[in-house]
Amino acid sequence: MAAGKTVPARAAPAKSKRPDREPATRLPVARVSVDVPLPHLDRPFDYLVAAADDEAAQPGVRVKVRFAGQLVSGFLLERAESSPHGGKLAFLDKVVSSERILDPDVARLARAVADRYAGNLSDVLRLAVPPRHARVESQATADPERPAADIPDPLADVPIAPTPTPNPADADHPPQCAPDQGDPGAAGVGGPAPAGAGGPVSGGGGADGSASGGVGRAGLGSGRVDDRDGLASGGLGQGDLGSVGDGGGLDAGGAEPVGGAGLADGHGWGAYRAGPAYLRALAEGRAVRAVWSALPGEDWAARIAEAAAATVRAGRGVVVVVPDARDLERLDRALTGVLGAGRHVALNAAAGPAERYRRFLAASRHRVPVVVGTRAAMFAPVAELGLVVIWDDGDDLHAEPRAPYPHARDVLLTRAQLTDCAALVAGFARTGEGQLLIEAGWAREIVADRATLRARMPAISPTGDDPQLARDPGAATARLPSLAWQAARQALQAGAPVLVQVPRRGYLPSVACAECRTPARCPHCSGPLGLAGARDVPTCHWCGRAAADYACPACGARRLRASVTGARRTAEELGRAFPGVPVRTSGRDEILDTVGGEPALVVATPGAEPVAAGGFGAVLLLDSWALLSRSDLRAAEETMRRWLSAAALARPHGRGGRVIVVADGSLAPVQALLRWDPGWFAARELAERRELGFPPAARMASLTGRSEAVAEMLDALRLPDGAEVLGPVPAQDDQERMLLRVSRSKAADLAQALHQAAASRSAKKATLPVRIQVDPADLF
DNA sequence: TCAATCCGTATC
DNA sequence: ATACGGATTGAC
Repeated sequence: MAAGKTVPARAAPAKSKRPDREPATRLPVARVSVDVPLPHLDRPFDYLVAAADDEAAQPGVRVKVRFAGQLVSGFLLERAESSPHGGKLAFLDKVVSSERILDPDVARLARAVADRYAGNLSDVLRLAVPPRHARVESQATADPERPAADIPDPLADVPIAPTPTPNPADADHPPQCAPDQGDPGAAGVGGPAPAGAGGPVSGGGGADGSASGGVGRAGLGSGRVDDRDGLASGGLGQGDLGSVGDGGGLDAGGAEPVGGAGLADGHGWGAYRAGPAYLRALAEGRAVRAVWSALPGEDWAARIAEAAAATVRAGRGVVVVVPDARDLERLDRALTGVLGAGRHVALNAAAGPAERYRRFLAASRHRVPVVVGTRAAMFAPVAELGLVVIWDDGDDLHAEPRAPYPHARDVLLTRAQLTDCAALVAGFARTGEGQLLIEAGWAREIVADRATLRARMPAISPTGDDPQLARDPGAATARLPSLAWQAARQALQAGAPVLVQVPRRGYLPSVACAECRTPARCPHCSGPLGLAGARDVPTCHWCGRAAADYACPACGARRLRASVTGARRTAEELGRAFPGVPVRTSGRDEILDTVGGEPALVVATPGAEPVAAGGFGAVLLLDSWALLSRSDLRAAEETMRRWLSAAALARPHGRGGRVIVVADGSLAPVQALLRWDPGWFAARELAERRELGFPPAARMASLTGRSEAVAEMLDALRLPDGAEVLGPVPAQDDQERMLLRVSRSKAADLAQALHQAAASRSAKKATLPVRIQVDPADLF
């Protein structure tokens, strides 16, 4: 009966829009990720492929489909013989372009990232694949790939450094302990929860093959490098590295020695224990993972370029992510130097949409083996990925501000995990996360020994216990601690530039006398006073001392008002202190990349410090207040990172380089700076966070929204055992913020529960938004 | 008994 | 969002 009705109903009226399309004979089903932001629709949907679309409808192409009556765009994830879907399948509306812009590995990565961050695949894909630019796409940039073999081996002539460090219990650490316990892990493709049967692109087994256009290697079909078990899974084993050594690397024979300083005498990677061995392992295409603490003065971009070149020589691809455009330019130059032109592309926001898409296409079409960029590049497709690198992983620019707020370090490590490739987490400082990778055995550290370090370090001293003021008769306005003043003067007299790191404007305003506007100065060190926190006790931004009974030295008034002392003001004052010396500033508005080697005062905010030709003669660190603003969990780590990054620009003390940090020498971060021991500091920091249950020792997530919405969300949330609920506390715009905390072993469970709760809310058409952030960038 | 309408739910 | 199915309602 019913059938009798439906059949004529379908056949009769002129409702059919398009004349009957025939499904493709082979693999007629297309599994599609549709671009809808609703969590309860975060799974692939199946469509029929019309015979006419058969050829174009390959995995990775953009498609348009009718979804709930609307025409929406999506990505074709895979082709299948049949669909588990009970009902009728609609046809793909059209294949937008035959460009396979979504790499199967990237699709897999995106799913894993979505799962980790309790987000939607479609949100991650929006971050991973830039908007299409049809004109660029049609311009066939037929730029043939050059062979990989013409890249010189920077290590060709280097004897392998002995690696005496004992090999701590090298028990096979399950890989998934590193980026995240319980994350996609060993099972490989599938991934938890809503990924659908067998993972979104699992069918593309053959897809691996597509990557090998010219850089393919035999016997690595599935991208695994398991031939040396201990290493692939256990990370960089010291003992193993030693043995890798001179045993005639694969193609090392054919490589030419690189010009200039040999590595054996403590230059380049040769300056680090395990450095040459790491590079050699990369050149052999092995999945070695390391956390690298760069030496002061290190030309980090050159080192990364060398690591990239070694990987490329093994016929494999590289992705490098740096915090900002300036770092990117530096790396870009270094890569051009090592690889030659046309072997890499730089992806950054600065380039317009067309240029950005052009470069992305170059990577996507495997025209280049190396992709570098700011965080958007973390998803860049490359053929046969062999190495991922992140520089300065503590920089908050690595945190993506769009949902689901993934962090570049975690994305890259997940990537290394999924494709079983090498990883390098690098910086002058070491984050708690980096330390955790080491302690968990997922990565090994690459550090220099103390002797090398001592030779490269500037002399570093604190002034916190030196309250004596500079009293230079010629510069009455100069108000620097005497040690800082002396160091600056000596450096200038010796003909060198001086770097002064000052607080970024707009963080904590300093204060001035409410009556006469005289800036309020610390009675001890003359640093700027600030009104941090709720208390009204003004506190010094430099030395941290509280000035409880402050009275204005000019007019005697006791009331203070907020004012802003930024880099410019400091620059003016310093200019007066050192007459005749040029003063330059580098900050948010105008950033200097480099300065010359002649005497000058360079006032810079953190992150904007230029590199000086020959290094700075002195570096003055005046922003120790950041330490004391207890607002953020990472305050100490961040301070350490800023100090090391600035201090790294000083000359070695053998050439007169000095660093003065205006802070109390007994504070742990100051101690770590004085000894240049980021590893010690990170271990201490991590231990403390373990004790307090802070990330990365535990996994946290935040829920932000109107209080009804947060309550509703919490109601729908089936938290894993042992989860803690903290808050809610008031947040901006009459919103509330609630924190959730679980052990690392429950991290994946928490993310899944959050996604599920969001799904049930969105299925019920809940309108009030709740922002879900796993590992929120800012805590407290 | 049928059509109009409402509501909930799936969206291929 | 929009479309559809099933339930509900109301008029014949």
